[in-house]
Amino acid sequence: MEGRPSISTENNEKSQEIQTFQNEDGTVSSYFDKRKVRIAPRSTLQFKIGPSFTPKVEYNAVKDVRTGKKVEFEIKPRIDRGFDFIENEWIGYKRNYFTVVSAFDTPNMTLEQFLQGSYEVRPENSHSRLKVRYFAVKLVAKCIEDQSQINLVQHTAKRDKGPQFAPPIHPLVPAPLPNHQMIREASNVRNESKMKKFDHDFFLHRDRILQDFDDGCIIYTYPNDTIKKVARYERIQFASSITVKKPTQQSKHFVLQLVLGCCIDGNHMNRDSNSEYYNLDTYDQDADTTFIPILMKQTPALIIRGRSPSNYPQQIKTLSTKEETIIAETSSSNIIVEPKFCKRGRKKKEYAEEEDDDDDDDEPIISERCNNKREKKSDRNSKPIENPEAHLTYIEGVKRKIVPLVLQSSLTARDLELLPKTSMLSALHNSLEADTTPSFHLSPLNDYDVELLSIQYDPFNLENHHPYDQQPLTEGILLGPLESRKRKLSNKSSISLLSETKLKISKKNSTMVATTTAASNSSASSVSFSTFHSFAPISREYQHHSATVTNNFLIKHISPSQQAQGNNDIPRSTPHVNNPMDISFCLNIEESPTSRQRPYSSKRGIVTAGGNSKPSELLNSSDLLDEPSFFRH
DNA sequence: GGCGACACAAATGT
DNA sequence: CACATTTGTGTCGC
Repeated sequence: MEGRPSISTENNEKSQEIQTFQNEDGTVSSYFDKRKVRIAPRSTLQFKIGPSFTPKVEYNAVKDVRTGKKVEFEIKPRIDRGFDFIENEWIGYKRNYFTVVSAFDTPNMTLEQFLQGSYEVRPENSHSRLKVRYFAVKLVAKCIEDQSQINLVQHTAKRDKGPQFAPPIHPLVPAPLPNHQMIREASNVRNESKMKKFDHDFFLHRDRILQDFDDGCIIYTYPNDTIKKVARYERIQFASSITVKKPTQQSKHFVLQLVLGCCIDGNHMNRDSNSEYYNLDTYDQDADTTFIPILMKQTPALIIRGRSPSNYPQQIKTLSTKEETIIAETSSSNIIVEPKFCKRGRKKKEYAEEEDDDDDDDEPIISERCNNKREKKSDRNSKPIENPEAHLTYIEGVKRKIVPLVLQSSLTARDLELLPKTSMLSALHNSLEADTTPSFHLSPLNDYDVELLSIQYDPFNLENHHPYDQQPLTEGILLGPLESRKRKLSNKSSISLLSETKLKISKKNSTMVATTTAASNSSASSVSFSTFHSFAPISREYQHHSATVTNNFLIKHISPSQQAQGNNDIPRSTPHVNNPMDISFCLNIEESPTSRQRPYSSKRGIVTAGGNSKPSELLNSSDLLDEPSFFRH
């Protein structure tokens, strides 16, 4: 307790591996180390808000033709899956999906005014002002060490059975960013009525707008009638070919960049490698359209863990007999010994249950073995169990979790998960004191002016030092003070459950207010602090419960330098604009902007492309496929 | 040691 | 409640 931002209440070993924080919308973000604990693939614990993005870096200005004034833009990106905050680092897994979502806004203009307007941009390398056809965002990744661009791949829900493609450029109109919860709920919807429920939050249907707009205003020059309000980059992975470690075995550092741009007719690529947005513009040959960057936000350094078994809970094969293989799994202090009946000698997975607070649950529970070969309970008990503590599978934990969730004075993340979603939202809230809000800040800066170097998490005002790699300054990285990273964040605070089961937090119109002091959009290593403040409004009928949650993040920002990367060997993606409702493909063209649409390769529907990339790196996208998979069913 | 491919399985969606 | 889907990850074999 004592006012910690963590809301876990459990004391058992598993729970200590999970740090849970509440999000502003009532959901929680539970960070855990996949080297230590395995959580079921579809667990809601796999959804979590990732690192905040840096303040925007501005590139080209856009002028409102009517007023002649520069238009202000803001982008609101958020990571909703795939990155855990572990011992002062943001950790992702090469094999796992991550999600980045973003909307953009024009703070000084209403949507109507925006749609009614027309806009011009004058790219750095151009002498004339060019008419903006539409605004759009794109997602790119870079390796900090060498500034190289990193290919990203997007899958459909079908994963290997479906196509792979580059995260497309998404044409967008200004809109609020749906909260984390809505992104969760919309992630795998196929049901039509459910789709409709989300439609308004994610799409603007130009053809359904009664209002009439002047000829030539921007709404008419968007490429499709169905225009996205939110870019949802779901099921994204780093290209499988990336190396996540340097030759020295130290981890590389990556950043994700969300770029707002405008698309104009013709090829206006800026090939000046000194351009501050070199490699951020994109020419789409098919549409003969160029994406001109307006502004960008990026994540702090990210660590990506590869496929090495060392990045997963250790397995130790201890015995193999003719009929069965005994495998001991050590996960933290738990040791599970189980026989193996699976074909091919495969080991059954064990999923951690976050907690077990029933006193009578001391009996260890081993999950069923392979599908049709469950052990009898008696057999199970006769197995040599090393750990007297209960070790529940996810499913069994749930089954046994018959806890009155309402009126409970405190609950855990697991409790929250067990609640119906709507209740879960309302379940939160709590008694976190002001000083319990998570606060993030960066380590003392150094002279590395290119990227946001590190983040330190100091929720308890403890001095956590940054465990950054201390090494090769060859890339010019100055690392923060290294120090003990042993300290673990406490997970002892609790959250109280509101007695009102019907309390609901509105899913819509979550507002975010970012206050930046000493913003730094300039070039070299400038630093700023900003407070990120968010509110999740409660739906009207329940506002009196004042369940609005507030999170404050103190962030020390370093503006990314816009110096060039000068790596010619990095493929530049040039997807063409997507049509949200048809099946045109966005192709990722490597240095040769020649080829366009590619058919699926013969194998398993994977799109292949020519050029200098390996098949797995060639990214194509279908807009249709970019939509929730339900559009395809 | 890494990667593509395939497999298993657990929670979610219908 | 049953079946289908989605996605973390175990594993084989190159």
